[in-house]
Amino acid sequence: MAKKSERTRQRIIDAANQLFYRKGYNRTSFTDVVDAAEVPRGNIYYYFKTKDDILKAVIANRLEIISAMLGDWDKSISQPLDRLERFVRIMYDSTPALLRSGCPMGSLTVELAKDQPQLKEEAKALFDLFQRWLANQFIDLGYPEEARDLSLRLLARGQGLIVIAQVYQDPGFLERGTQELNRWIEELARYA
Amino acid sequence: MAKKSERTRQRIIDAANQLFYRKGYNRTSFTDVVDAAEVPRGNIYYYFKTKDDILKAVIANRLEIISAMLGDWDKSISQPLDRLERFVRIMYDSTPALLRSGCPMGSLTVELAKDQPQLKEEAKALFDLFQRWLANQFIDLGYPEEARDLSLRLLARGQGLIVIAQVYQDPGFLERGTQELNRWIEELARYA
DNA sequence: TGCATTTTAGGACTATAATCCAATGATCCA
DNA sequence: TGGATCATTGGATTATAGTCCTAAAATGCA
Repeated sequence: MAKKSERTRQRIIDAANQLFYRKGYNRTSFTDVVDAAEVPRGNIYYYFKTKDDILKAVIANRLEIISAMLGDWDKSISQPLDRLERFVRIMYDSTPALLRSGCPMGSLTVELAKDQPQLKEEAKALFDLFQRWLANQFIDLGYPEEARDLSLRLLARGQGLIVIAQVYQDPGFLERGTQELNRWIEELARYA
Repeated sequence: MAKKSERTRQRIIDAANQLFYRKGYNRTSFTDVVDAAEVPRGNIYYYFKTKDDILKAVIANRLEIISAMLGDWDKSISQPLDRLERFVRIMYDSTPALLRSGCPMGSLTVELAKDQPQLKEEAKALFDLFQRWLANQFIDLGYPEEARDLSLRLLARGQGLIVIAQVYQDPGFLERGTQELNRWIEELARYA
C-alpha cells in the first residue's frame, strides 16, 4: 500500500483546487495550500517542486474528473440532443458556485492568459476537452461541418452567461440564459 | 498652474491602467507601476496611499473616458440601431488587444469577483455604465420592458465571444460572432 | 524676496511570498 | 531483521511585496 502518500498528494491537490477556484491562482499562496490541506509546510515540496507544478496537477485532476463525467454521459444518455442539454444543465445546477467564484475553467484561463502563457496553455486543455466533446455531439446531431464552430459558440454563450450572472449576482439571468440555450439546441436538432 | 503634479498623477494612472490590463491587478506590483510611470518609488505614495487607491483612480479614469465616448456616440449617431452596432464594432476594432489580454472590463471584474468584493463593486461600475447606455438604446428601439434584459444579454454575448476568442486565439471567431450580434440587433429593430 | 506649502526622492521597514534544507521517522523488500 | 528508500517535519533562506518616513527641492503666494 503506497496509498498513504497517494492520499496526501490528493489532499494537496484537492485543497489547491478549491483555493485556486475561490481565490484565483495568483492570490493563493503556498501557505494557504498547506494550511487547507493540513500538511506540514515542508512536506508539500516533497510532492511538488513549484506552485506551477501544483497547478498542473490540479488541471490534470480536473481533466480526469471531467473526462469521467463526459464518459458517463456518453454511456447513460443516448441522444446527442439530450447530451447537449445535460451539458447546459450542469451550468444551471452549479448556480451558487458560479455566482460566487465564476466558471472554474473560464476564470482560471482568463487569469492565466494575461501573462502566463505556458500555464494558460495548460488550462486551455480543459476547454479543449469540452469543446471536442460538444463538437462530437453536434456531429451526431447532423452538423459535421459546423460542429467545431457550434461547439465554440455554445461555450462562448455559457461563458458570457456566467460572467454577467456573477457580475450582477443574478441567478435568474443564468436560468433564463440556460433555457434559451436549450431552445437554441432544440431548434438545431429540429432542423438538422 | 498646478499642472505638473496633475500630469504626474495621470502618468501613474495611465501606467497602472495598462499594467492592470496586461498583467492583471494582483500580479501588478507597486514597483511595476513606478517603473512604468517613471516616478521615483516614494513619490507615488504622495498621490495614492494604497494600491487599492490606484485601482479606484484607474477605474474612475476609465469611467470618464467611456462616458465621454458614449456621449459622443449619442451626439454623432442618431439611431439606436446604429448606436448598438457602434458598440459591437468597438469590440471588433479591438481584436488584437482582446486576443492578447481579454476584455479590460470583464477580465478585471472576474479577477476581483473571486475574493475582493469591495474592489469588484468598483469594477462593476464599468459594466453598469455600458449596461445603462445599452438599455437606453433598447428602450429607444421600442423595447422598454425588455431593455434591461436585452442589455445584459448583449453584454453576456460580448463577454463570451471575447473569452473564447482569447482562449483559442481566433480572430475569425470574434468577427463572425460580432456579425451575428449585428444580425440579432437588426432583427430586433425590424420586429420592434 | 521670503516663507509656507507642495512635490520629489530614495531608502527603510515589516510582512509575506516561494523555495529549500537537513534531520528525523516510517516503511518495505532482500 | 536490517539497510535502503520513501515520507515527514519545522525552520531557514532569499526575494519581493506593500507601506511608510524623513529630508531635500521646488513652487507659489504675501
